[in-house]
Amino acid sequence: MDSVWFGKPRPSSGQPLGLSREAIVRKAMEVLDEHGMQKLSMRKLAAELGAAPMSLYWHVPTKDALIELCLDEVYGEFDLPGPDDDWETAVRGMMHSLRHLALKHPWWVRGIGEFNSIGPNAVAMADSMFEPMLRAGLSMAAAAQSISTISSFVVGYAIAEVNFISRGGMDSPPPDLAKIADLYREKHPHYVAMLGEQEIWSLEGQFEFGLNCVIDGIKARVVALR
Amino acid sequence: MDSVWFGKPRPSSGQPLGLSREAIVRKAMEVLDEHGMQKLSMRKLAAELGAAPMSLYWHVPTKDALIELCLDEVYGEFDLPGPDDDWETAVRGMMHSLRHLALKHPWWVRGIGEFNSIGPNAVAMADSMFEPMLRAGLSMAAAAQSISTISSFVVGYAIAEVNFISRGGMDSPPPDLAKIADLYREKHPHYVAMLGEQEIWSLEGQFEFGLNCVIDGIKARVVALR
DNA sequence: CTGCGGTCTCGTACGCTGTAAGTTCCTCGT
DNA sequence: ACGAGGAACTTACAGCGTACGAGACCGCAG
Repeated sequence: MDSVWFGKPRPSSGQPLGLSREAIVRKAMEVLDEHGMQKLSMRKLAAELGAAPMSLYWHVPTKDALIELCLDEVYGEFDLPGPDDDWETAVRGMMHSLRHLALKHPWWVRGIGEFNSIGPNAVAMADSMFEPMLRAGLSMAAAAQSISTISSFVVGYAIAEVNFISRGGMDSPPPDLAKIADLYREKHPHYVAMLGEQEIWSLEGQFEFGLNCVIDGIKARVVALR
Repeated sequence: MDSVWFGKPRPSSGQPLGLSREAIVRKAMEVLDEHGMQKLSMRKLAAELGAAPMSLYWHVPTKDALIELCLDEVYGEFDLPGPDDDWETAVRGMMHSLRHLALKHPWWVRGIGEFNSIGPNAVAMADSMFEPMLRAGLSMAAAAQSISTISSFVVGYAIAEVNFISRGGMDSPPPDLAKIADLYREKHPHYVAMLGEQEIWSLEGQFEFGLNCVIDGIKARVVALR
């Protein structure tokens, strides 16, 4: 009786509706790229997919799991080095690729600190970093140390970079920094002086400088380690 | 009538109640150090301070602002270099101090990516990094590049480190990594081999290695830049 | 003594969140 | 024809940040 209240019992239900883990992850990535992690909510995501909130939970166990899937998806965009590249060009290429990922997906760099990166793509990336170094004759330990050092630099730099960009971009210096400069001019003159230096705001150049430093340092020590 | 319902109109109200911005920040730091940023909520924080949730908002405009205060508080624990230290020992000391802060306050390293670090203590730290380098004769640009490079490495490394520690600590390798090893043994042998290497799990040693690399690289290039 | 404006604390309420539990429907193999 | 199970939905709950407004308390002016 009640259930035949009118016509079809429920106007909206069980149609196929393209929901799938991949579709959800894809849409989630769009939201993340556009609005960042704070703004991602299961409910809004479901709405954008034309589904009810709880429908997502059939394909994904939890929100954190979904985020880990998204993080790993970004690792999947990593550019693997060519199989014949020598040690240094392989490393340089990988590190540029890493930075590129960070700039494309700021939420990703910010998030790698809060989640474990042990998805298949993350592991594949890590593995691929070893290949050229071992091929060049480094010991496992030396390769691990080198990789850890270089990618630590790149990740740290990328975090600072996306932070700086999201604060105001390339308008060297961004508007809100002007007030800060006034605030601290007397107490911390070096800092304020630095804010005024034009050349410093070349993020590209700074990255290259740092990468060169790190690679040089490693080259020098890696000989000792063989 | 109503207001004199019994005895004193309200059993709990307007007493002094040690609430203050400093007290709130102090307690918030305790919670953060113990449980991380995800677990910090204004309501629970208020409860721990014996106050009503909204009482905090007299002293602090918003939760994000409170977090920024806490972040800056950590910058305040930074060890300034001795005024007579030479370039290299000053930098080494500062970078060890930075790493120490990160290990003591994991939520802090994870959070610096999501908030602006322009509080007084953060600026003071940044400023103090320039001092020994300028004193050694570096140009502003060279000093900025060097500082950016070194501290990028330290922050990136520290993030990896707190991640690794929170995943299972020093039990080289942590338990859940055993399963991962099995999962990926065939597809990514280098990665799995790395997990098995004992010596890699010396985080202290890896940090020192990386720091040496970066400093060496900088020393070599800084001559060119003067 | 009365009134008043500042400082601080609190109660209520709104809109939002992640998700546990249970329900309904569709499709398919038998 | 019918049961099984995959997929989507509904309802509900506990928790969150915080806007708004109502007091409570204090010291000071009249």
